[in-house]
Amino acid sequence: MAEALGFRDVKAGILDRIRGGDWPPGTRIPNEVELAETLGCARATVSRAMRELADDGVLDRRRRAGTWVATSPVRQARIEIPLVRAEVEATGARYRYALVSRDRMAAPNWLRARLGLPEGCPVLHLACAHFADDFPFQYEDRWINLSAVSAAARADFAAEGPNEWLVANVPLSEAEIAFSAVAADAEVAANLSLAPGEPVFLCERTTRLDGEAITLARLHFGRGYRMTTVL
Amino acid sequence: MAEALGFRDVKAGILDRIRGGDWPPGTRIPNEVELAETLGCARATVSRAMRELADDGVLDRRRRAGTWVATSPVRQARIEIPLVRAEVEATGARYRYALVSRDRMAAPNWLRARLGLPEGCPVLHLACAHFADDFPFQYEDRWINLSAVSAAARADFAAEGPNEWLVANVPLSEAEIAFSAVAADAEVAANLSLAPGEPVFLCERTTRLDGEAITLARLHFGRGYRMTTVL
DNA sequence: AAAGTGGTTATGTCTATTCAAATACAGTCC
DNA sequence: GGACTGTATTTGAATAGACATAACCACTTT
Repeated sequence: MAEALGFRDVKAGILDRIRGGDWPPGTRIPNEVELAETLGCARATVSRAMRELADDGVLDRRRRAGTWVATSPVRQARIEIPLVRAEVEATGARYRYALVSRDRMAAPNWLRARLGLPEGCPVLHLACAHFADDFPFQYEDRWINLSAVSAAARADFAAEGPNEWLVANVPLSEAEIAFSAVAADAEVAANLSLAPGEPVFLCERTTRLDGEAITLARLHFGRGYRMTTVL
Repeated sequence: MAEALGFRDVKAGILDRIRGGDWPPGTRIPNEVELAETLGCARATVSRAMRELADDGVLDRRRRAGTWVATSPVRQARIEIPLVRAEVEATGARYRYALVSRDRMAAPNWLRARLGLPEGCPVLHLACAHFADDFPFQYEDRWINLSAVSAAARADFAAEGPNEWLVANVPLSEAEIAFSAVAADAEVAANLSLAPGEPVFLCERTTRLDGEAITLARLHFGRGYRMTTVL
């Protein structure tokens, strides 16, 4: 009969019944044991399928209570945040990187407040341009905390972007990401070939290691950029 | 010694060794059996820990080959996309909804092309305003394919936003989401109390059921909106 | 040398069993 | 009636064992 029913099949079966209208949002669906029996597989298989669907926000589960089809799909989208190089090359364009400026300084107050740095903390400020077939693709405003990553002071970032350098030289860490729309200031406009005031898609990423700020990246994307995902 | 080592502990242990620099990016890490032995737990526990870390983009796994610390870590972020009401109320503000306009028409060409609709396809066009404490929070430009969701023609959307109605009345479906920054046109500016041309954070969501387009939502967010996530 | 073959190995998955944790519900006590 | 408590139920998680699958590798064949 049912040969080797895998957790993917179980997931698909549950989704089919939801999509088909058998189990509208809010429905309480059969428990793990029942489903396992009707489908002819082990409870662990159903459990994994249900757990993953709950992770995706499709199901709501509560112990002792049961499992329901989620009513408010507080759905999570997974967005991929590739390295700029990979993102550009994925479109078939040629990637080019250029260092615009590189300055060592004491952290300005807004940066200290934002990253929680002590007064006079040495930082490296980089401005980088990323091109796709010589069209400006991204303008990167990068700040690196030198008291946390002193090795960065000895890197010149002429050939390699700071992101690639950091990924290769600093161990994995926590990050906070924010997306917003801002108006291009003079500097951003000049580097992205925009008129000042044009809307710019901005990705700000703060990276920490054990709570200590490593770097702040402000990635300004060129005109017409869309960040897309499916779910 | 190590009593009841759970998959969370294993995950934390692996992350610690990565963060601590023991296993820099690119390192091949011990296989499941070895790790299970050294940690004193079952292979399935290590397996789940490693699988979840691979899902998060922290590890790369290949059958027969082994498991490596990912060289480009911050690969994917999960962003939550709640209903507007929940998003507003989470900030402590009072949520208010208002229907700005509601028109039934044949789908315009740009919409037909975008959603793959036949000529003359009936659609419902809604413009909705969402407020947080009477400040404009989001302006929603919504198109609903009436040949797929005919019941929508009988809903007036005066008290309830189309998103909430759709979530409750149309079964789960696939969605495509795109984020971008655009300049406010006259209509958007008026509804968000902005000056025309100001940058607006735009979320466009296309929803399909078995390939048939259900709805297109263009969600324009008010000034200063930031979509944030941690990972 | 090129192409195919089979074995080895690491991950992927399923089963069966057991225990743990959370909690809705009923029943008890004041 | 209202607060507390115990128990049954359901999910959560760990274990051991088995088999499946993909891929690398050495070896054989052509």
